[in-house]
Amino acid sequence: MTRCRTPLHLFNTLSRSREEFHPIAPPKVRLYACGPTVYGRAHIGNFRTFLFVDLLRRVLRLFGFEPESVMNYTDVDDKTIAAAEAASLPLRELTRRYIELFEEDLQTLHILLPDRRPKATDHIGLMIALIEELLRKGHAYVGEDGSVYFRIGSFPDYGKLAHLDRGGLQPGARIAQDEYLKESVGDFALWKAWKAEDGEVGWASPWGRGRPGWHVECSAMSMHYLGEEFDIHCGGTDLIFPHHENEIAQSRCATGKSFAHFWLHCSHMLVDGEKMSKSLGNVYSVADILAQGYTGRHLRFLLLTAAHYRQTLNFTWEGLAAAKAAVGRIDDWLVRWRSLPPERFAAASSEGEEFLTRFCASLADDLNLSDALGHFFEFLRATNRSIDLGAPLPDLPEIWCALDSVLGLGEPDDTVPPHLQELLSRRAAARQRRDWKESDSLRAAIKQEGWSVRDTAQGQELRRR
RNA sequence: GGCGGGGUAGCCAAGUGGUAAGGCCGGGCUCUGCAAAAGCCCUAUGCGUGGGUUCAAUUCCCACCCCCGCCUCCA
Repeated sequence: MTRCRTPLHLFNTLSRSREEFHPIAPPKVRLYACGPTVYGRAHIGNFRTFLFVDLLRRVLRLFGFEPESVMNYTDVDDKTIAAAEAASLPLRELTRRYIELFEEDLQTLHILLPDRRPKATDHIGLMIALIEELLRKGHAYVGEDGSVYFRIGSFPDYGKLAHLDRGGLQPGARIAQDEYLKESVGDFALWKAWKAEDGEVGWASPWGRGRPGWHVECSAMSMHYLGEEFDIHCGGTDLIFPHHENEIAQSRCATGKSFAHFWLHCSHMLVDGEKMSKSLGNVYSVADILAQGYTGRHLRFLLLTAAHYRQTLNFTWEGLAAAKAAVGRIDDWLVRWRSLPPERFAAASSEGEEFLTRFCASLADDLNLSDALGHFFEFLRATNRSIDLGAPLPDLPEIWCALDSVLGLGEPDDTVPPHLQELLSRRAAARQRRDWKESDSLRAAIKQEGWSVRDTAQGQELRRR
């Protein structure tokens, strides 16, 4: 659905500025997002980033583009190996389980499944080929232990994305002891030689048994599925350095091409003003949110709208309650106009067109959803007013379709359980007799179940609360 | 130390050189048997602090104070 014709502007980390977005081969947009490392349940901070990628894809569609998206699963690294060992499971089995949980959570949050979701372990051959190319061109070298390292000194642009000076890369506390094998501290592993801790995990390579380094998987898979040059590469801000910096170095050195044209990064989240950490006990999963009586739609709305994607978002339960209330208001509006006869929706309405124009203009400004939502709520109030007055309405079904193609809220979950249906009919009977006392006590009973009942000209209406 | 992000009403948040969108919460009114929903009205002479530029600054400049992130494998 192409509803937006304005030029789309996106903030490119490469230039640190907003740029007008033009894909390489319109209307196709080839997009790569760094996916999760599947060693445990993903937390809501992870999902903020995936929600951002989802928003981007949805906006691209609304602007007439045809995004083709790829998101990888990192299913082999120190953490996955350690987790498999701890669970006494084969690596493959452990990662399969967490991928399953992750995809369930995506569904809960109405995140569109990326078109392709390649696993690192299914593409070892591609990675080996890429490493061989880098070796051939002198951008990599084999260490004494059979590990292969990328030589950052061979790539003059190293550090451009992160705005880091190569000379400023000093050995830090986190440098492992085996790092003396490298020519320079900034050099990073393309291939890691097998160690005892790796157990069963390992693949044969020209340099002996081992496994790929982290960065190389994204280079290999993104270029394999999207080409040596593609449109957008995104992920969380933390990935700018070193992950994306290293991806750029590997990919450009291997191919001589420019790799991704746009780099988009989503800022991190805090919980109650503090960084999420296991010790603070503030690392929440989607399941934790659902357990508190919220739905995926509430969390989606909060994570998407509480702050612009390049702004730190502070998660609080109070904020989630506010998001729930806002979603409830949208739902009420939705249910309200949907009950109206079709002739109430005027075919031509400048009101509707004006709203969509504003909505698009906001999104075109680097996905300014807060601003876009401001327009939406003004529109919502205006249409509610029209309904009150019995005035003609814009083509709400069509406008909502465009709107929700971005918001992704979908339908409220208001299927009435049978036992409530029973209370409802008893209440209807009581109301017939004008037995207000009975009517009110039944309303209280229904409220106990987490629903609210309202009396309209058409009879009773139930809403989940 | 280097690089970067931020401080706007009770909470969240957009934004602009010309006098502060929107959401949540709260209050009043209309409607209702009562509610709910909806609508209307109210809720920052003010945008971290102090200077400066300007006819005019929250928006530009300077200084200062706070908060946060990254700087080798964390979305």
